[in-house]
Amino acid sequence: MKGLSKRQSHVLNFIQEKQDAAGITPTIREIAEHFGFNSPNAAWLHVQALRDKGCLTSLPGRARTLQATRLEAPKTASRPRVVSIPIYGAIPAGFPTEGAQEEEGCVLIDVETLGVKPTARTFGLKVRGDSMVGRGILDGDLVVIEHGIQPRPGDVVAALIDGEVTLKTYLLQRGKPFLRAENPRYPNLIPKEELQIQGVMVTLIRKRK
Amino acid sequence: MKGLSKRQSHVLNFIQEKQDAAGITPTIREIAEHFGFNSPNAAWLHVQALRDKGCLTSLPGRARTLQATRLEAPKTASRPRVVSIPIYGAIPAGFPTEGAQEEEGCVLIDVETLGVKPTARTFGLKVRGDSMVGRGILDGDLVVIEHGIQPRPGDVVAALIDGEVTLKTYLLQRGKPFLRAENPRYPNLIPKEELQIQGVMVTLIRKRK
DNA sequence: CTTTTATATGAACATCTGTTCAGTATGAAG
DNA sequence: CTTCATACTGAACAGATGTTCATATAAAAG
Repeated sequence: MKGLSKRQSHVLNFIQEKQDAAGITPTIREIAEHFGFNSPNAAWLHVQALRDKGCLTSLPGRARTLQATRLEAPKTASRPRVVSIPIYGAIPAGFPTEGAQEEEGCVLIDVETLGVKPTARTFGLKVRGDSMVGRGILDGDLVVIEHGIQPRPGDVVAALIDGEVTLKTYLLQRGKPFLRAENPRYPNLIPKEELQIQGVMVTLIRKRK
Repeated sequence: MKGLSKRQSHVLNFIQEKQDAAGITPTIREIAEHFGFNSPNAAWLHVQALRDKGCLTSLPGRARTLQATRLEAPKTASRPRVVSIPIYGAIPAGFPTEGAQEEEGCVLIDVETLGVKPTARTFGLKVRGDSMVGRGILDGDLVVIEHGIQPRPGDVVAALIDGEVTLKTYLLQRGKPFLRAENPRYPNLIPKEELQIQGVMVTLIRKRK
């Protein structure tokens, strides 16, 4: 897919657009018309170049059989490559509140993106508030919290402080655990003996609004 | 979709199968050949009947433009809840460079988190650079780019500018498309005629480092 | 300078393809 | 029996479509 000239990539893009939009591949002349060519041959040469470079396939002599070459192919999973994670209600990334957790459905996540072997206590949480914008965690994001692993300094953790859940950055200062909100408008929290790490954020998932 | 004779429903089924499998609709003669007709007219009559009954659409006189009219029957049972998205090499979120795209594996994503029906051109990209930190997109994040949808102002898009790929915020100013990098250290790009939206970010996935 | 490459024009050909016309056969409905 | 709808054959036309040939221009490479 390398060495495409500007025109060639534009032509390839146009073909793929049409294919995706209407499910109908354009003809050589439709390509020529779209780019303002006065000869179908101009479009044909580009198509031929794309075929030579392996970007396009077509049945010779047949109408509308251009197809952008698809890079395959998911390696068939021997193990279950996807796990179902339950989603609990929103937790505030700002000030901690009572964590009355109700299940709100579940999401399927690739274990590869999860990074860890999921346990029964892996769960997803909807983020509310903007206390973690400094770590690129926005309001509405879904974070996956894994319980069984040890937090490393710099990890984002869901911590239970005085019986309340909050999402912060985990740090160590002189060997003492230390939670920091990544937003100057929120106060830092330095828990003492009551600190209880509920889990470490292993994955973040954001949907288009 | 009532009053279809057995032959007609078979023909409609064949067309839909071909359309789904290869993305290429059969011609009248290919339909005739498949059913063993010795005349293309036999197939044409069935196609015409299906058109009259509203089951098919086509551009008159154009080759391979048959399209089965989609009636929304979301058979939740048979629909796959997870799709495999190919991951291409890193694209810079900072300055645009040549997009030499090599596949780097694939990831399974829940169609629910994807939010849109994935097409063949849905792909994942590893983000490099920090030009989008203002939108909570960090270096190393995986963004899923969907091609077939129209970008809304405020969307993050992968745009092809002068043949080069870059990740920016899509805006409109006086009706003109406008790309903005969410980092003051990077310049704004105001493309003119060369603007080519390659896709819209529909999902973001971040793994624990 | 010459050669090569990318790009485009213009004409032409062979075939593919949708479409139409005319005719045959079967079975159900009236 | 007649009528009508469904199903198919066979031939043919007109336009759509992939493809090729010859030619031209501009830019890059050597």
